[in-house]
Formats: sequence, C-alpha cells, structure tokens
Amino acid sequence: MPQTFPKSERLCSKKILGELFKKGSATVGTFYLFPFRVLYLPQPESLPESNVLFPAIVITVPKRIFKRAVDRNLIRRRVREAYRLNKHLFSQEKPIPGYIAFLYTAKQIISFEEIEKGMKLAIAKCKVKNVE
RNA sequence: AAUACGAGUUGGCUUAUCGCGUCUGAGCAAUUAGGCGAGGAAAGUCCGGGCAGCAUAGGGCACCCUACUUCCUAACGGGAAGGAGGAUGGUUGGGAACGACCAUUCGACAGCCAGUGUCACAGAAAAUAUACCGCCAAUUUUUAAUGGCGAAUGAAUGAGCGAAUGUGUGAAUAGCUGGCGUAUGCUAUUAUUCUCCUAUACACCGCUUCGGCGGCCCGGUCAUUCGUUCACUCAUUAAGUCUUGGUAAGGGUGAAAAGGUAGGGUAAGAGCCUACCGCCCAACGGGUGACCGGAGGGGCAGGAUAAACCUUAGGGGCUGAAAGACCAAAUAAGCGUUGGAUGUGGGGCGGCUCGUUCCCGUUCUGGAGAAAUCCAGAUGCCAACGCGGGUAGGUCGAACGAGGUGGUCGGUGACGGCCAUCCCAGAUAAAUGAUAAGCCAUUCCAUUUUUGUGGGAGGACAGAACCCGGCUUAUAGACUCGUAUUGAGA
RNA sequence: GCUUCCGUAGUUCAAUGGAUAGAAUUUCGGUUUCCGGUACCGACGAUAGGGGUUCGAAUCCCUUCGGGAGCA
Repeated sequence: MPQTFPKSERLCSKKILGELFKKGSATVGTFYLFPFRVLYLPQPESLPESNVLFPAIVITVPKRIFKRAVDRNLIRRRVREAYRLNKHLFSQEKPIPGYIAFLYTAKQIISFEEIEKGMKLAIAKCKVKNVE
C-alpha cells in the first residue's frame, strides 16, 4: 500500500477552494470531530473514469490562535503525516469524496499520537457520511 | 576555583525506516538510483544599494532626511580610528573662586555677535544692562536741641560732677572665622550695641598709735583771667522730606543674575588700579584633519533653548518582484467616445475561399439648389481608450554572487590586494516531518563513603519566498578572553 | 510590498513644554431614608515600555511593543 503524498493529492486550485469554503452550499458536507472541523466535496460527475485513488486535501491552521509561523508549520506537518500514514483506509471502498479540508480547531499544540487517533476517526466518519 | 559585569564564538550529534521539495542519470510509462535541502537572527521593516518599469531639455522653489574630524564601503542614518565635551571614582594644587593628573564610562557634537519666538512660579530685575530699594553728594523744606547786651575755641588756677581704664556680670545682633556633625544646627572666639555692679571696693602711693586716714588716669561742666576767630531776620548739630546727580559693591529668589579672592582707592562705589587665579584675541609651532601647545597682547567682551521656527552645507525623480517580459486559454462578431482610411453589394474571370486593368445594380435620413449635382450623417473597415464581460494556468525574472572557506601581504583598525579551493535551499496554498535507538548537555528520584550505577523528564529564540550590506529586537545552555571581589595553595 | 495615524482613570474624552495630569461616567465607602432609588461628600491613575534633549516632558527626538486606516 503506497504511503506517498504527491502533488496531485494536494488541493491547490483557488477555484475549488472558493467553492469548498462558500457558505450555504448544498454539495459541501461538514462535521466536527475533536481536533478537526472537516469539509468535503464529492467526486465531480463530469470527470471521466479516472484512476483517482485518493482525494485531494487541504490543511488549515488558524493564524488567530497560533501567532508564530513555527507553531503553524509544526501542526500542519503533523496533521499531514497523520493523513499520509492512514489514508489507505480510503482505498477499501470505491465512493470516496473528491476534496477534503481539515481545519485545525484545538487551542494548543497537541502531540502526534492524539492527532493520529483523531485522524483515523475523521476518515472513518467521512467515509460513512459520503456513502449516505 | 567561585561569583558579578563586559566583549566575542557556538547554537546538540549519529544511525535506521516511512515520507516531502529540487537537480542529475536510467526507463515508452508506472517507477527507480544518486546528490543537495533553513538562520544568526531567516523576524521587525528602521536605513542603504543592486535589479526592473514609468517619467525626464536645463535650472529653481516646496517637502523629507543627514550634520565634530579622517578613513572604510557599491552605498548608508552603518562601521573603524581619533578629537572637543560630560558623568562617576581616586590622587593632588589653592584661604576661596577655580583647576591639574589617572582610571572607567557616555558621547545626534554645524550655526542663538542673520532674523523671529519661548523662559511658568519666585524675584528689584529673565535679556535691554538699569526702572526700584539701598549707599553717597548737592539742594528744597520741616521738627527738635543749643546759643544770641555775646558765642566758639585754646591755656592757667580752683570747685564740684560724671565715670573711663587694668581686675567684672548678663543679654541681643552679625559674620567672608575655627572645631564638631550627613544636615537643620551646636559650640568657641571676635566685633558692635545695650544693661547691671563697682568709686567710701581691690591693686598702687604717702602718713601711721598698725585700728586706720589721705591721694589717684581721663572727660566735660561751672567761675575768674588772658590770647585768637566770627558777628546774623539766623547759625551749628541731629532726624525726616522734595528734587537733581553719582553709583553698580549689596538686595532672602531662581535651573540660570554680567568674573573670583586679597589689598589699594573713593563722597559713596566700581577692573577704577595692583597681585594671583579665571576669560578673550593671537604671532609662531605640531597634526592629513577635528584639534593641541602657545611668545605676546587685552582689564574683560558675554544668559539658555535650533531633539523651537530657521540659516548654512550635503543628499533624495517616482514606484516596487503582486515590478516587469513572454506563451497558452477564454469572452463579444457587444456598447460608447475619439481619430484615420475609404464607396458598398451582386455577378463574371483567374484561382480555390483570396485577388481583380471586367460587367451590372445602387439603399436610407437631413440641408442647399431650377436642375445636373454638392455637403453632412447612418450602415461597413482599422486603431486607441473606457464600460461590460472573461481568465486567474505556465515559462522567465529566480539562485555564480559587491559569494563562501583557507593561506599570505598591506593597514592601529574597519577593510583591501593576491593565491588556492568550493558550488552550498530555490518552493509558488508554498519542501526539513513522524517513529525508534544510542551518545552529549541539563534536571529530578533511588542507591552508594566517593567515583559511579539504574530509572524518569526533556532540548533557547525561532522557519527562507527577488537578492545583498547594515541596524534593532528575541535567545536555554556551553566555551574563550578581560576587569573587579572573595577563598585556598606555593 | 509600500504609505500613514493612534496609544492618558474600568469606559468616553480634555491638556500652550511649567505646581500635585482635569471632566463626565463606572466601582467602592460614608451622609440623608423605615428600606431602596435620587441627591450630597470622599476615595481609587506607573500618561503603552525603555533611553535621550531641556532648569522642567503626557507633549520634542530615537527605539521597542500593541492597534487601526489607505494603495497596489
């Protein structure tokens, strides 16, 4: 099972980001689970049968809570590492969300173990919600 | 050795697994092998430059910044070396005012005799040297005392009175004095004034019956005599007052008051004069320069503030990599304004979607004209700008540079020359992370005489975004050097 | 990236370089009332931090911190 994290799995397009964070959109699903607030979009219908195995994600750490760039970088790297090591949970079933945003909402810097635990739960919940 | 302060250096190390960014190689591709991968501040954005675009004949005004000297540098408000000046401490000259030397440290330090402004309170006065108080001289006038058929003064004689000096008591005031005290001050001494006591006292001299008695230095007053001077609607003395003049010594203040001390001098005073100290000018000498020393001269000018306006000298064109260049995609063949060119449509022919030395037709609106016709506009083409709308992808800029490291030479130093060697992040929603082990430093617990052993916690400030040179700020711990103090040893 | 402004009592604001930084309001204490309100009296401040210029700084200068606005 690949544990890589190439560029194609990172959400960079400004257009999709604007759609994801647009308020009141019916297509955007959202839920909260301890360290994160998760937003996701389903796979776009227009795309042909592509070999997309994993969704594209974006990680956000608020500047309002963490003033220093060093702290924000550390949290973002830990969250990304936790996703990279656990994203294989997605590949077991076919319908996966197209784009996911992880918003870090805790008020302190928490350890990698806790982030990883939260990430596993978030991915499982995301899968269940997407199927519905 | 420890502690404190200052300056500087450093800013955990190694390995494994899974990942990330970039470069090179292999592969049709999936993929794979190897190299490299944050800092001294990458931060703040406080300065300076490179680079890029725009503007630009030359000059000036305005605005902003800088300001001891020399040097370094691409440049700087940065740095180096130095010079005035200040502060603290110590030593020292002097009676004081005021200096001299040493150590440490600060050091935005051009110009208030170009102009303007400000200087609260207090104080006579706050920038003009002089109004006020005070001191002195003259003058006006008032009062008091004394004198006036004399008065003043000197001498002699006599009388009485006062009472000094040598020997005392108490009090007040002042001060540029001494001592003590951190200081308000206390004390001693001195000067002046006042008060009290003493004159039948003591001391001293003469006489003595040894019990006592008499005398005393000076001043003025009165009486008498003599000499000299003056002689009046006033005189003298004292106190006040008006006016004029001379003064700048003194006047409790204040952050700041126009040299200080001593002596002479004067009606009173004053650098008015003298001595010493301070100050100003300055021949000449030293230094690249700031500046330093200073023969000699001058009785002595001058408040503070320019981080107040301002003056002088120097500098600054504006905007910043979201600059700017190119490619691709997309929308509209739209609307408006301005300018330019010009007939337009159809057919034929060549050719194959463009051209034309050919033919045919000729629209609408307005104006002028008898008409032919002429003019203007619409429609159509091109360009620029704006609106509306679209896109928001990529390449370059952009990683070899005022580069790093080492050596050597020049320089007090900042720094520079030469030689050798190295290539050392380059992303674009943005790469350094996670896990495990060991070592290093710190700390806690247990054990141990100690060294040590075992276990746990746990790693300062902080993350490149066009690039450099500085400044400022943050920074656990370790190391080096210097200074001071303490302790131990020789 | 660039430009510019501000910071004063718990809050909203004053201040010519010149005593002890003032006003309103809040809070607290007291008086008045049987009690509460109202009214009256009183108290409470490191001028954001540090350094400098000046006899003297909230004010002038430098620097740090925090906040706001504008342009692209």
